Amino acid sequence: MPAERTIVRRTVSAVSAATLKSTKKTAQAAHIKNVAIHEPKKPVAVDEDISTVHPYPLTARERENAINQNTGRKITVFQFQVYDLCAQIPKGQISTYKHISEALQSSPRAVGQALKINPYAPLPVPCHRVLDSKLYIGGFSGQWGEGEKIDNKKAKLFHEGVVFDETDHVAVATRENLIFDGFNVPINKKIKVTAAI
DNA sequence: GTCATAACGTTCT
DNA sequence: AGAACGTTATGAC
Repeated sequence: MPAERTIVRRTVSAVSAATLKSTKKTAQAAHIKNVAIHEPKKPVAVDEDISTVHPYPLTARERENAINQNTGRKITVFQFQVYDLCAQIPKGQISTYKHISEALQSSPRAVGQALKINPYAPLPVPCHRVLDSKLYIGGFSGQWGEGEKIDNKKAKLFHEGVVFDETDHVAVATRENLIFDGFNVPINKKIKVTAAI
């Protein structure tokens, strides 16, 4: 039977301010750079709040005029599709930009773009549970790789039992059954018209 | 393993 | 029409 999982408490590394400026290149480059320069830092205060629940419109009528409070713009149909799927990821599990994009027959960049401005974080749309395809910590709230925002993301996940290694990837030994794969995608969102020429 | 580059879908200007 | 993204795949070291 599954023994009690032992999770070693580890501190969340502080931001290296000097490296923040250098993360404005491609995501991949930033990813590699941050892995390479990682070193233990003193702990910083982090926001571990995973209990704030925002009102979430469910009907088409409510969604028609929904405004994203982060951007002041209307929330698009696609963005709601992404948020609907993200909201299905249970506490203690994670998903990836790629998984979500495949479920929606979209692209990982489009998913990332929608999650970046997620107005329903951390609940009911726990975008901190979405990582990149290598299970690297990835980005949060516009930052990528390192920073206070990333520390918050890591802290939330840690609080939910997700363990990262020293390179900010999900610890390999803990990956089994970690990735949520039960997305419920409404039929009308899966339809893709292929032109019969 | 690192690094550059192209391709992806969506959104904003 | 062009640029920007919380991405990913591929190919060349």
